[in-house]
Amino acid sequence: MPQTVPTAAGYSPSFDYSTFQFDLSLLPEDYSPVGDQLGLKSSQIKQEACSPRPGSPTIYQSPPYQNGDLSLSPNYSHEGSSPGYPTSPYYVPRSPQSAQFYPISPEPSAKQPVKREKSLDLLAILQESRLLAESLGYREDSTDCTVPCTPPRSEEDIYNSLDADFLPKKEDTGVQAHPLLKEILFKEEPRSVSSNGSSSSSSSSTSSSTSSSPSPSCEFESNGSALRELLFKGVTRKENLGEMPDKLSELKVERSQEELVNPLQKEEQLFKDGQKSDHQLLREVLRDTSFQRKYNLRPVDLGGVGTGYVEDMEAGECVGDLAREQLEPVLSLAIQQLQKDFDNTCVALGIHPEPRRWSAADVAAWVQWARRQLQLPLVPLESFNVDGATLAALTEEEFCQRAPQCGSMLHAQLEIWKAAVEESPRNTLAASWSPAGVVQSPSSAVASPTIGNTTTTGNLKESPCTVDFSDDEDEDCASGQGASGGSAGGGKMRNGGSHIHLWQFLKELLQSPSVHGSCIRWLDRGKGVFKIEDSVRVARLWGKRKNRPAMNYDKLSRSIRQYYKKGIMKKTERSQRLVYQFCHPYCL
DNA sequence: CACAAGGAGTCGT
DNA sequence: ACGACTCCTTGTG
Repeated sequence: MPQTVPTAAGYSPSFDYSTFQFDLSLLPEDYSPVGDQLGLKSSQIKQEACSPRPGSPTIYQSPPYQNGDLSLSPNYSHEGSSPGYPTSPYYVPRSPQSAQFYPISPEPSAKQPVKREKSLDLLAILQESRLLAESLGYREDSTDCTVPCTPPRSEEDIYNSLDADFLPKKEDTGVQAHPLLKEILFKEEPRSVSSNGSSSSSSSSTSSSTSSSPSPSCEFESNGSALRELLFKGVTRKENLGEMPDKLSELKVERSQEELVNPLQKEEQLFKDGQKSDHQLLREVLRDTSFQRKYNLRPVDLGGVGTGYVEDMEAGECVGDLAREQLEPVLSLAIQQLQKDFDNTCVALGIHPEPRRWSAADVAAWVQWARRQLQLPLVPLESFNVDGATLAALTEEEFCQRAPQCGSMLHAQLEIWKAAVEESPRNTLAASWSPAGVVQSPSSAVASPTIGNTTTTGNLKESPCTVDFSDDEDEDCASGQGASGGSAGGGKMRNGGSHIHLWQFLKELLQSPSVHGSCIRWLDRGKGVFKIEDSVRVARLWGKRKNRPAMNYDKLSRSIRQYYKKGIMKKTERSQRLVYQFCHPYCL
């Protein structure tokens, strides 16, 4: 099994499409919510969690969701208008794999109404993925240390693959690149059609279609229904779908004007008058419905509860097979990418994928990670001095009590995390993870990052070995530590640690400043900036570890530079000799 | 001269 | 297939 080190944004050469399968288990029906109060349902959170990674940070504008900016790629022009089909909730074309969970679009030949089949909230999934990626540290500000758990290579592959599959290649010129996925993930669709699938809705097309300014909420409102409830819970919760159009029109006109002025203010205004503004993260995730029409994703009536059920759909509303074929890989990519994101975050943080198995230290690590990724205000860590089981059982209100400023965000993030992890049968990391952080899988590809776990967790799980090995024995000790994951788990690394990654090895050295401080040291631990003081010696140590007597700094630095493309390291803001910088979360 | 940067081939897993 | 190693050229300070 190949070594699976997350790669950086935008450089990946290839993506293995063949591995994708639509993971139905990601869309469970029996999810037991934690803190499910008004509006936000855990099942929806789960669906949202199964979402793709959004844009490459250097290419796409990611709205700073934290401050409520709803701008979603305003410069990206919409093209193509799919044949009219009902809008509103979210329809996913049926496929052999996914049919049981998707509202079935009856084939012309089979004119039987489909009743109460569970639908997949595509919009939620795709949108959530974008913000989730940001929450995972993926920002367009590529100069910052923001390449996280997410393997950017895969992300880029998604884009490349999508382009290759669905659209002619375009020049990779900033926002012009990867139009399709961008369209799916970011662009708002100004027009919408009525929910009964028979005719286009004129009410929703006027304000937004004529404006290039971002107005995702308009589109959202025009689609109404469950998402509306989700995002504006309490405001429209009692509205059923049939009542929507009028109120939506009013709201839309009023809001669209505000949006032209200041989306942020509009957002705030919408939620004032006593309306809760919690679930901010998820709300912002669920704004864009543009891809529905573009890819023949027919919304379905989610019903008054907004659970994604469809009732009595009429025959003849089938979606083209081509659209299905196109959507499937998109969703598969999205889900797989998200799963990979979480896996990699677990690796980087050195925590078990399953939150309920977290120790108090794991919880602290996760909270710190979430705070950083979500750019949350100060989180009182002492309020979260609980184990994972306790944390997972906390309701949103309890989160808010413990962290008044950002409890809701943290709670939402944890819900997403839990949904993604728990519902992923392919989560081999969770399956193979041991409490000591030792991956028991014989696969070196899994075991390798585990080394990073113990090292990256640093003070949380630091092995005595890391602070205690001498110069010439350090490789042995370090390799032993790497192999054992900092515990007595015995060597999991084959060949006496030869499988260790260079970046892991460097972090090992960096974690023993008393021993190796003379040859490599942190310049800015928080940012992951370090300096190689003695290139010859570091290269020698590395060559010793890898049993490469001919290793020198030239080769070592070449390997380090390879990490630029993989998103493990990056060039420092100001180029300095022998100074490198880990990308987040590798610097943790 | 040391180092950065990156292309390209090779090798081991 | 992938990560790492190796060799190479070019450029910079």
